[in-house]
Amino acid sequence: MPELPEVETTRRGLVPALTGRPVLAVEVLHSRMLRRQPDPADFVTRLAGKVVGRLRRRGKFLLIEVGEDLTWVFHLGMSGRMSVSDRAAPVHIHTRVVVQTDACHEVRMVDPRTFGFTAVLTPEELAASSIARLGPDALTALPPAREMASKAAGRRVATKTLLLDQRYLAGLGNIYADEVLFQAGISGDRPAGSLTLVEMGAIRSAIRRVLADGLEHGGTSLDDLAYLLPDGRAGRHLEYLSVYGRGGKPCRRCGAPIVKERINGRSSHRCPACQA
DNA sequence: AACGATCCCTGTTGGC
DNA sequence: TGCCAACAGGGATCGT
Repeated sequence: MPELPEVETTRRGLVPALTGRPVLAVEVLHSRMLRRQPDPADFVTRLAGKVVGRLRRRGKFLLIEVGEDLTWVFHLGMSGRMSVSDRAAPVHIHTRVVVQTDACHEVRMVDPRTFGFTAVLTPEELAASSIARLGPDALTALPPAREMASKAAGRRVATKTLLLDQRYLAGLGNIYADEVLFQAGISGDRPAGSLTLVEMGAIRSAIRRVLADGLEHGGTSLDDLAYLLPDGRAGRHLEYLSVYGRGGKPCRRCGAPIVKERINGRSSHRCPACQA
């Protein structure tokens, strides 16, 4: 699942293939990818001939500057990934968008389950989109614990649900939220408003550590269907996960069986002994 | 306003 | 062994 470490790894892998290059051609193989484009007909015409500027990221959104003031948005959803491929290389069956910026290479968006999307937005469209309502980036703009706690005050929603709320904090998904809560020693079903400042500090520290570790390993690749780096390699973080996907297995810290449960419809994993 | 439920998708998994 | 229901989940939207 592409979460912040996977999207940041993807961003870094795309920089050499895209930055400063002209958009020679764009091909949309699945129109569902354009469902967040206010007028889908704008997508290709806005990109044609434009030069790609900086590649930015906010939470799980990849934001690419194109032309004078347009923003090319990518979200990888649940099963999306980007690849930098030789144009002669076989095209994966689930390729949805192809971008040619070079005589012999192209950038491909592959997304079997099509939860991902892309769009080219004007400043006004960007300001009106959910991207403008994202919370601070969990990697580059993590607020002080006091601020995180004040925004959680009075909230009865589960702590995990709040961590997954991209308006509260942008970047955590189901895997890293479970890992953060384990590292912090807190059960995800605790009402967010019940956390003490010390506990919120532990969550904040855990976010920094978990995201840094995930990024260092190039993200988490779960299986063949999931995320891969733009060069086709798998992320190496899977074997470092403490709880996610480890239901019934012994806790790496204390040996107690990891519990798998549901929190607001999301599969969740925790150690009943290490987390309170 | 806050919160939970539902929907969109399709490859994989697990039970019978 | 083969079939099929259940499952996975980010974000938008809707109902309470």
